[in-house]
Amino acid sequence: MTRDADEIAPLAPSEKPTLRTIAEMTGFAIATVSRALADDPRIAKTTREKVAKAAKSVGYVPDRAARRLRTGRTQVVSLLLNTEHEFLGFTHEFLTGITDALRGTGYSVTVVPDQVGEDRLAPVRTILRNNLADGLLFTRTECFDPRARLLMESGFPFVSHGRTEFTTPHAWVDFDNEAFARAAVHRLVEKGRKRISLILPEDRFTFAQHLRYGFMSAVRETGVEYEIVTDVTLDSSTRAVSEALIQRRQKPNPPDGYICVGEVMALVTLSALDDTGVTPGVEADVLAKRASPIFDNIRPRIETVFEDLRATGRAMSEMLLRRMAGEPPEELHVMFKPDAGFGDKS
Amino acid sequence: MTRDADEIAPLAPSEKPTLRTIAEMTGFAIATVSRALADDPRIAKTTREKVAKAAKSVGYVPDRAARRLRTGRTQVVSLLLNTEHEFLGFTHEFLTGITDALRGTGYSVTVVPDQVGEDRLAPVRTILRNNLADGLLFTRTECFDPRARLLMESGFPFVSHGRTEFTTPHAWVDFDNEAFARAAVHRLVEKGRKRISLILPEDRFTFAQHLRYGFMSAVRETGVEYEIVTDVTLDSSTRAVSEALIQRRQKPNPPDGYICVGEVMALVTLSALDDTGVTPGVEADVLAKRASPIFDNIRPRIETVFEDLRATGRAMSEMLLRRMAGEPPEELHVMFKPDAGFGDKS
DNA sequence: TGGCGGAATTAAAACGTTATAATTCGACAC
DNA sequence: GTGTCGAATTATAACGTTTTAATTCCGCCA
Repeated sequence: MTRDADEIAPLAPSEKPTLRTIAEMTGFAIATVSRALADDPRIAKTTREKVAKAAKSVGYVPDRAARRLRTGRTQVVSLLLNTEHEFLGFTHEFLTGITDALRGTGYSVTVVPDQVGEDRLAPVRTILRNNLADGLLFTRTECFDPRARLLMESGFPFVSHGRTEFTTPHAWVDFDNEAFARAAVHRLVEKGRKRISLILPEDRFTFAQHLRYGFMSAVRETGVEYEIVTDVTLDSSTRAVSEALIQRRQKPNPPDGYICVGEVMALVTLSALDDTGVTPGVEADVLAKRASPIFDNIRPRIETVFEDLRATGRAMSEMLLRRMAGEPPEELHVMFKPDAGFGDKS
Repeated sequence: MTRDADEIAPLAPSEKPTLRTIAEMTGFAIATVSRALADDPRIAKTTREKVAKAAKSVGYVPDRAARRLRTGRTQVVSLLLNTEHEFLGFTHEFLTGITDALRGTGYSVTVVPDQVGEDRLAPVRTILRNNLADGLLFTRTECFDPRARLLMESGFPFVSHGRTEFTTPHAWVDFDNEAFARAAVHRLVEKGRKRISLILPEDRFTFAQHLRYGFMSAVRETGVEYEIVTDVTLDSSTRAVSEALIQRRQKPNPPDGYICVGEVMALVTLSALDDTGVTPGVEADVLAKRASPIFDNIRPRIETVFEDLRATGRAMSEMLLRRMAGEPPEELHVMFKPDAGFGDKS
C-alpha cells in the first residue's frame, strides 16, 4: 500500500477506526501516525496535518486499554467514598465538581467505597498495587491520615479534602473551619447569647482541631460561657446526638447558642430544641455551616455559612491534574474562606 | 526453564507478578497458567491446583488493561449522573448501593455526568463508541427515553431506574409511585382533608404518569377535591415552587392536603406554609416520599413513605451483572412497594 | 510395527498502543 | 566519488492477556 499524490483515501471503516486505519488511509506507517497525532515535532508539519485530518474524518479516538497497557497510565482518577457518613448532598455536589473539572481531560472518575469495618487502607492499597488509577481524591482527612502517609510514601498523586499535620507537604483543599467557628461565636455573642455549645468531629480529624481552636480563641476573646459536647460527635447517630442535646436542656444553665458543623447537625439541633419547647430565634440561636442550597427552606430560618462543595471538588480535581502532570505538591493548596459573614440568603 | 519435581520455585518477584511470573515459578507455559487460573477443565486438576497456589503465593492479580485489550470487556459499569437536579442525598445512597452490590465482582464504577444543556445522549454515545463500559445505569427515566432506545438498539446492557413505555423489554428497577400517590390521597382523606394538591414531575418522565394515575384514581374513589399544580414541576427551582405555593394560598379555596414527591418538595412546601401562617398538622397536612433517614428531624413532623435508594442501587447493579452475563432482560424487573403505610418512624 | 485418538500442554498470534532503534534519502563537505 | 550528517520515516519490540491451532506423548487396537 503506497501513498500516491496528496489525497486521503476515503476507505470507509466498517469497524472502530484505529491507528492502522489511518495509516492505511494516508499511506504512512502506524508509528508515524502515532507520532503525528502526538504532534511530535520530528514529524513533518504537512504530515501531521494530513494525519490529523484523516483522524478527524473517521472520528478516531485512541483505545484506552491499549494505551493504558503500553504506558501504564490509566487515565482514571479515583474518589474514595465514605459510605457510612453523609452530609446532606455532599457526595452529589462534590462529584459534580469533580466531573466538572475533569471534563475534556480524558480522565474518568471511579468511585471506590471504603469497606465498612475493614481496614480503611485496603482500597488505597488495591489501587496502588493493581494500578487502578493515576490519582486519588479523598475526604475526612485526619491529622495523621494513614491514607495520606501511604500515598506520600508511594509518591502517588493525591489531593485531600482537609489538611494533615505531617511535615511532608501534600496537596490539599480545605475550608477555613477555624474562621467559621470564630465567626460563629462572635455572631452569637453579637446576638446576645450567653452560653455557646459546640459539637465537634472526632478528635482524629484535623478539622476538629481547627474548629476547636477557632472556637476557643473566640470564646476567650469574648469571655462568653461555652461548652463542648463530650459524649457525642459529628459522626454519632442523629438519635444519639438528639438525646444528648435534649438531656442537656433538662439540666441547669443550658446553652442558648448552638454552632452546627453541617446540615445534619443543624436539623437535629433544631428538632431537639423544638422537642424541648425552645423556639430558635427567641430563647436560643442556631448557626450552621451548610453545603446544600435547599437549606433556605428550613423553618425556622437560621443563619448559615455556605461551604461550596462543588467548587471544592473542582479545585481538588484541578490540583490533582497538576500533580499527575508532575508538579510538586508544595504550592498546591487552596483554602476556602467562609463568606463575608452570617446571614440569611435572600 | 524446565519444571522439576513438584515444588514451586520461590523466585521472589521484584515487580508486579504477571502470568509469566507464575509460568516461570511453576515451569508451565503462560497459556497453561492462563487456562489453569480460568479453571479450564482441559487442564489437569493437579496443574490447576499448583498454579492456583503459586498465584496466591505471589498475590497475582490479572492486569485489567491487558485483559481489556484482549477481550474487549472493560470490567467497568457507568452511572449516568444528573448534575442539575438532586433529591437530598440521592446520589450518595444510590452510589453506596451500587458499589455495595459490585464489591468483589471485579467491576468498578465510573461516574459520567450529563452535559448541561448539551445533547443528553452524548455521554451514552461516547460510552458506546469508545467502549468505555460493559454496562450502564441511569435514573430519571422517560416514557420514550432516548438513552434506553439507543442502548436497546445497540444491544448494550443497562438497567434504568424507572420504566419506559417501549414495547421492547428492558431491565428496570422502580418504585411503585402509583401506589404511593394512591396511599397518600387515602391517608389525607382519612385525616379529614378536603382538597389535595400535587406537584408532578415533567410529563415526559414515566413516573409522572404513574403518580398522576394513582392520584387520579384515588381522588375519584374518594371523591375528594384536588388540584395538580400546572405552572411548576418537581424540577422547577425551589424559589419558583415556593412562589407558586404561596400565591395559591392567597387565592380562595386553597388546598389543605399536600403530597410531596421527594424531600426537597416537602421542605419547600413546609416553608411555604410557614411563610403564609399555616401550621402543618393543624390547618393542613403534608405527606411526602423521602429517601433520606435524617428526615425524621424535620419539624413539624410529617408523615412519610421511605424509598430505599441504597436497596435500589443494589438491585439495579445485581440486575446489570446478570444482563452483562448474557441474561435476557425479559424477567429483570424489580418494583419496590411503599412500606405498609404512612406514619412517623419512631 | 504402524497408526489412531485423546488428554495435556504449548507456540504463536492477536488486541492497539508507544518507544527504541534502525533505515532511507538527499544535501553538503572533503 | 566517498563519507557524514540530519531530517523524515519506519520496522520492530514490547505491554499482559486470551485463544486458536498446533504439538507432544501415551495407551490402545489392528
